[in-house]
Amino acid sequence: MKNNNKYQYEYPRPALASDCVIFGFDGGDLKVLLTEREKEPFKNKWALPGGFVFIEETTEECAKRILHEKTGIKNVFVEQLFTFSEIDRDPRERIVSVSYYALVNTYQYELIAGRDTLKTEWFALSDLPKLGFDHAKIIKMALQRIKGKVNYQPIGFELLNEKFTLSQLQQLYEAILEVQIDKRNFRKKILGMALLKELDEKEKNVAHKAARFYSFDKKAYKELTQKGFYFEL
Amino acid sequence: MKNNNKYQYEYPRPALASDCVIFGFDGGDLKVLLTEREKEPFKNKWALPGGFVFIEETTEECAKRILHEKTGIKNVFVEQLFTFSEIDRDPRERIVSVSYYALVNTYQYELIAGRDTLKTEWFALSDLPKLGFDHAKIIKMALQRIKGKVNYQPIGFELLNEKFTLSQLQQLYEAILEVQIDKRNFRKKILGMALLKELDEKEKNVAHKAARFYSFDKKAYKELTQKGFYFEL
DNA sequence: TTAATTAGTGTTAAAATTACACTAAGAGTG
DNA sequence: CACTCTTAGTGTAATTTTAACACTAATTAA
Repeated sequence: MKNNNKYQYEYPRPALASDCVIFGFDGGDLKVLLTEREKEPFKNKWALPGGFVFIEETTEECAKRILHEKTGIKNVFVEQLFTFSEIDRDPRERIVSVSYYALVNTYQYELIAGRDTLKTEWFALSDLPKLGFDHAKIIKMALQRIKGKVNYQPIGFELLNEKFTLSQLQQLYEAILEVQIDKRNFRKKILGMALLKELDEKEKNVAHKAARFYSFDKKAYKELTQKGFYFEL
Repeated sequence: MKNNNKYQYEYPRPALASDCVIFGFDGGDLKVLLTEREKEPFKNKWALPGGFVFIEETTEECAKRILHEKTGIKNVFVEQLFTFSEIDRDPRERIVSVSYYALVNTYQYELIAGRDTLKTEWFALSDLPKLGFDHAKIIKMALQRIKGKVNYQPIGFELLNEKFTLSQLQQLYEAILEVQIDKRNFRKKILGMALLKELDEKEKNVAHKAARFYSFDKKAYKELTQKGFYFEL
């Protein structure tokens, strides 16, 4: 490595990487996106999509790039989760990982097995394979994070289709929070926030009363937020 | 840098550093600990205590070490805040900083101006000097974080003396949250959680009714937490 | 002795949360 | 076509939580 900068510090540097915890929802379980590794270490083992940070990209840009390269998913809004820096977290050498998470709709993306990747698949959180590195720990923390966040931010809408029924939204909240929610109270609360647009459309071909579709009203949310409104479930 | 590991990746690496946002409380304002830099860049300017991560320490260990080396403060529990990785955040070269924050009692520590440091001082948040790097942004985020956290974790007790009065605790919450709180409702709520030990001791030499001292009951908190209790202000 | 200052204490009204059960609509079946 | 199955959709009352509010007690200083 070049060292011609008079300020540059002299110590050996940890390598820097980013890992992505991508949550998806398919109506039932909450899922997480994993890739089967093509190379050592942990060759043929499942792991989070992740890779090294280039010198001219931010860690967030890196996370998005890697996600795209390895799984085909792009244009997702990721948020920083945590930076993991335990000395031995990677068997090769010292690697510090800045992790990110995102919530997406499983149906909206076509998965590919990209660079250094044998397979890319959704796994239910209740049925994860054994993971390489400290990735089980990272997923655990990401899950904790969204469980907390869901209460005071309207996340979760990203995991559904543009149009969704209130029951689907409730199922999502139940999946994330791992609790049962009362249908009437839930609807009262959500509709009371005036963040949903009621659409004229209804479900079709369902063997029961068709549910009305709603969509998330981003504009209303923005306006309310500017007026000091706080989302709270 | 040595490169004899067959797995080691080939790209140039960002340097890795840690910065510390240390909040203190002296009964009035909420304060933050700053150091005046002895060296370029930002020589003679104020900045957060920070420095480079050694290859054999975690970023958290680094933060604690740097804090001790530069300010004399040690034995504080820091929590990770965020990792800043904008390309140009340091004028020297690409440096990624993992930032940490902590809450301490200003009276409990004697400040020194340690390595590469001309002065170490507490600054009221309402009266910060111009800061080097992106440190103003880091402080802003740290403040946001503790404002959120204070509502669901009994942090803040760290900023007071072991023994404190309920009025002092209230003032602290008012300083962090920047709101006025009703005295009776505050006392009702805090005492209702049974996390405070009522001591026999009272204030002395105050020109008004002497207030009772309380201390935080860590044991009770631990036990309650294990029973599923959630602190909530 | 008086003035100044902060500690300490309860009640009531309003708002938010919780618990709870029936009718409506659509598709499938015999 | 009537019956069954399934999920959508709806309101009320009891309970709990929150918010608003004012006086007496204790101590020092003047």
